[in-house]
This record gives sequence, C-alpha cells and structure tokens, in this order.
Amino acid sequence: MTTALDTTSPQPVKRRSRPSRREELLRAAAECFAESGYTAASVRAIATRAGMQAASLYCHYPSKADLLIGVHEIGIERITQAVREAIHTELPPWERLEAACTAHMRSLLGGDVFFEALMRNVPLRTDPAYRAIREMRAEYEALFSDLLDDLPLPADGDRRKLRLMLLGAMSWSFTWFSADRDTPEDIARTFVRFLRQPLDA
Amino acid sequence: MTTALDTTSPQPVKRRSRPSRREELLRAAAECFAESGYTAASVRAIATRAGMQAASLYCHYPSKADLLIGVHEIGIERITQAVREAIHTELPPWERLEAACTAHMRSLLGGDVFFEALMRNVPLRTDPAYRAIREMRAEYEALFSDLLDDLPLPADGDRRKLRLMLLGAMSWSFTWFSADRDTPEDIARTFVRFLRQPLDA
DNA sequence: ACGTAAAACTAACGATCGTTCGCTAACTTA
DNA sequence: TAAGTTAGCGAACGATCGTTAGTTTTACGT
Repeated sequence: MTTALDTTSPQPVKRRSRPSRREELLRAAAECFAESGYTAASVRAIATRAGMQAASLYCHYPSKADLLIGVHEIGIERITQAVREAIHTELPPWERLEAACTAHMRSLLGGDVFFEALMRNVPLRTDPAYRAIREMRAEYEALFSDLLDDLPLPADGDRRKLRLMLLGAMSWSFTWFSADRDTPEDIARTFVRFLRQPLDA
Repeated sequence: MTTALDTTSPQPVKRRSRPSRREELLRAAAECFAESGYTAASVRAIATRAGMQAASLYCHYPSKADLLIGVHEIGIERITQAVREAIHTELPPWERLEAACTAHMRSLLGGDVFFEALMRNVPLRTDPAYRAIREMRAEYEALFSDLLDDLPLPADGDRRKLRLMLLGAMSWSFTWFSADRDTPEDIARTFVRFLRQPLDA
C-alpha cells in the first residue's frame, strides 16, 4: 500500500528572477480576458498560461479584479503613448486629428492582446472596477477633446458629439474589422474624411 | 429537533395559463443579461426573477444559451420593425436615413431591457451562439445598406465604411448615453448631419 | 368526472469557481 | 554561512454554476 514516501516527485520549482513576473501574468490575463471575457476567464486558466499554479497568482495580485485593472492600465498607457507620439509633430488641426486616429486604430486593431482585452471588457456601471477603469478611459479621451478643440468647426458644431461619434465608430470597428478587407490606417483616414468632406451632393 | 414534517409548507403553485410563460422568462433573462452580462447571469437569478425555480426554466428552454438567442431574436425583431416603420414613408434619401437612425437610437436608448441585453452581450467569435446571433444582426444591418445605396454620394464614397461608421457610432453611444444630457433623437440627427454637412471650414 | 400532458416543484449531481492555508525551496542579504 | 524573504506549490474550502432526475400539481379535453 502507498505510504507517505512515494508522494509526488520533487520537481525543481524554478524560481524566476525575471525583472517582473507580474508582466507575464498580466499578459496571460490579457489573453484570457480577450478570448473568453472577464467573467468566463478563470484564474486557473490565467495561471496555467503564465506557467504557474492558481494559488501562486495571488503572490503577485490580490484578486482577479485587480488583474483586469492592471491589464487596462497597461493598455491605456500604451495607446496614450502611441497617440501622444503621433500628434507630437506640428500639423494642421485636421491632419493632427487624422494622425491621432491612425495611431488609435493601429493600436486597437494591431493584434495586441491588451487592447483586445480592453475592448471586450468594457466595464458595466455596476462593476466594482468600473470607476477606476472609467477614469483611465476618460483621461485618454481627453486627448481627443483637445484635438477637436483646435478644429475650425462651424458655429453649430457640437464638439462633444463629434468626439463621441468618432471615438465610438472607431471603437466599434473592433467588432467588424477583418485584416483581409481593411487596414487600420484606411479606416482612420476614411472616417476622418467622412466628417471633413461634404457627403451630400 | 426538526423532523421531516416541518419542511416547506405546500404553497399553492399557481399554474399560469397566460398566453406565453416563455415571454416572461425571456424578459427576466434579458434583465439579468443586461445587468450582469451573459456569463455572470445565473439561471437561478433568471428563474427567480420570472417567479419560478431554476429547474422549471428547463420546461421552456433547453439551455441558458438558447435564452440568449431568444433574447436576441426579440430585440432584433423589435428594432427591425421600428426601423421598417420609420422608413416606410416617401422621403428624400438623407431624410429617410435620418428617420431610420432616429428609430434606431430610440430603440437602443429607450430603456428596453432587450436592447440593453443585446448591446452588453455582443457575441465573441468563439461563442457557440455566435453564428446564429451574427446572422440576425447582419440581416438588420442590411436595412441600412439599402438606405445608403439610395444616397447620392461622391464617387469615392465608400458606402460600406460609411455604414459601419454610422452604425458603430450609434452602437457605442450605449456606453456614454445619459438621459440627462442627451436625447436619442438629437444624437441621431447630429450624427447624420456630421456626415452630410462639411465640417471643414 | 377522469385521464393525461404540461408545468412546476424538491433535491441533487458533478464540475468549476475565486480564494485561502500551510509548507517547501530558492534567492537575498548580513 | 545563517537568517530572512518570498515565489511557488499541493490541497482544500465554501460557494455557485448549469443541468438532470424524479415527483407532484395544475389545467384541460373528452
């Protein structure tokens, strides 16, 4: 009969001295959140993808919800950086807006799992993480508010709705984008052109 | 000590001869899906809201996934009907489009839980219910394809992207709409006007 | 009035969930 | 080298999940 001796063999248990194991964990979380959505993604699946046990995950993050916040932080930080760089140059207002939109779409549709996780997990107003995430998004969207303020619009141009329309159309592209038919840059250019040029004959 | 006698009293268990108990069930499901999202909504919560036990739910629907499909069917059918009525009149192309958008936004933001459930549960490509739901959505969006075909656009007007931009912007409004600041009709009108009129000075 | 089928019930199944516990082994630092 | 810190592990907790089985109740056609 089995005794206490023949238990599990003592596998090495490599301890990673990597700069940050948390980053690998966040990436794994982003992948799972992107694939299955926050609720359906299990901490066990995330941990497995990061090469550890579910319990070990809690050495780095106190809860699953904090993982989602962490994923959002990285995603928002990246896209903010990308847009900031794109509008850093001296350009006419409309061209600056187009540059921002191009950077926005490139980030969103470029295949980065952090952005996929972002888009597929827009927080509900009842979520506990709603406030934290919403604040991050608002800060990012303020970039576009500034860009629109520089635009020479007609007097009746509702800048708020213009921002919401443009950002909304771009956000939703996540649901229909197909790399076969479209490119992020073309979508951005076309959307800005639709607003800029008269479509009515 | 408690015996087997003092268990739950035999409550009457009124049997509803209503035209369709399934409809109440679908409404309860829509409410739960809208509040918590599909995965986080439990069949027990849905059943409780419909005034029955979780097991009784399976007398009407074979699975939770079928409930989601049923909710989508009702939502799509309602909004299709609303838009069809709106564009039934004889109107110039742009006015017809605006009428369709107004009806679209009124449905989406009017507080109907079926539409809230729709918007908060856009299916992932990996979901088993993805195909069924996607087909329903495509059929609805074809309405707008027809409307855009009637529009007198410049030669370089990409009608597909125009449709995706307009529908995307309207869909996303679900995430920022506030009844205090906006009305569905105003959003629809403004969005169409942005496309129709030149914004560039 | 009776038989029957649908609808609702209670109970429970196996699975999985997020999280906690106690311990081991590795790295860091003194 | 001794002490301290901590990432990682196996196991398990209590809860909840979607679903099924078996039974009882209700409504309705004959």
